[in-house]
Amino acid sequence: MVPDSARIIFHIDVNSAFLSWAAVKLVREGGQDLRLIPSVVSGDPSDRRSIVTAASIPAKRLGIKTAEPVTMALRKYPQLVIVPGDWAWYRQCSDAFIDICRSYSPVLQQFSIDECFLDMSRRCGKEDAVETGTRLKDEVKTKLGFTVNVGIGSNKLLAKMASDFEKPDKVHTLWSEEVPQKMWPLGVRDLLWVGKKTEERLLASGIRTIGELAALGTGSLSRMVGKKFAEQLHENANGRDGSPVETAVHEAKSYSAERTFSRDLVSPEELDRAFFRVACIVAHRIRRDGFRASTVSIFIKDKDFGVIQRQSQMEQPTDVTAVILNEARRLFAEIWDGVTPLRQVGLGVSKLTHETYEQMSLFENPRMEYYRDWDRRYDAEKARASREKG
DNA sequence: TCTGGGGTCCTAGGACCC
DNA sequence: TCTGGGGTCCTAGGACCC
Repeated sequence: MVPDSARIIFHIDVNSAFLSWAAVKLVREGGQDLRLIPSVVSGDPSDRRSIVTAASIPAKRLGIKTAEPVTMALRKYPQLVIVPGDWAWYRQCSDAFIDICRSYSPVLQQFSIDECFLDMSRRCGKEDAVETGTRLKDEVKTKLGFTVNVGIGSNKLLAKMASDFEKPDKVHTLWSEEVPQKMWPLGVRDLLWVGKKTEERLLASGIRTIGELAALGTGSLSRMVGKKFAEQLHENANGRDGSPVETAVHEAKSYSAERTFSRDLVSPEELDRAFFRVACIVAHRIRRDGFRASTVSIFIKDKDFGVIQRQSQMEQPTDVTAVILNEARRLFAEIWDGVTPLRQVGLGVSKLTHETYEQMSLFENPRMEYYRDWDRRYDAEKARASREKG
């Protein structure tokens, strides 16, 4: 393994991605710049269950946070400008952004729609890393009209931590030797992989900063969070991360879809319709990507966010909507008491294969050909709709 | 105020086999 | 009556990420 001292990793992160991308489009059309005013991207604000997907910096200054209910954001600032999401446009912005990043190094790992890692070890030196990062950031801004943060570090963890420092439109370094000064004073929650629950456990033991976490032996940490996670946290808190920038695009391991209702549902017909819809979506997506799935799982969520899930293995992998739906219905009957109102249901598939081989079954459902034909028509309709849109 | 949607990985217990 | 150890697979649930 290449030692951290010899690696130069960039992490590039689009500032308030969805909000910035929506702003770029609006500005091009002659509208106002959403980034300069309190604004958010969110679902329908009249639906009490809609949440904020992305918030502008002026909105964040008013205390509006990503993932909070939009009704709550409106209470904080009634003049808040709200725009809906536009996935096709986000996809275009993301692709253009990734293309520019890739021109700086082919060793690129896309981490999400708005983030990537670059291994720059053979592309620049430590002395000109900031200059190179600044060039990249400015090129994105000039050509695409939105800003990014570039984090530069000795490994992926440090690069990612660095890109999260002051925003927007900034380049920061976090080299191994800067860890005590720049990372250890931060609160534990700022460390990657430390979420709400882990933070609570650490605080309960008096561990407040990443530095205190780094100094903790793995023995006592294991008792709090489990052995494997403890080892990782210990390494990360000390600024170590040996993971490489993975260029291979790995295939999905599962697909899922879920629906939250605008009011809790008890009607079996309405719930069945919801399962039908999510089954159509999931099955269509695996067919589109050439998969068949062996495992079907469903979950239901009640008003208190209590979740019950069930999964089951099918005898043969399938991509037929009706087969997946049938399995989901069977599982649903096992876990729902028929009276508890549900706020959300979901359906997922996993154990995916590209196998086309199909075992001939003597008991093959005679309606199977009809089901497949139904799916073909569904897919054709989807394809037509997406062509019209794009 | 009242909490979306889509993923990944880990853990712990039970079943089952040798 | 009390009772092994290891391995694998499966399931439900939990935690994290964007």
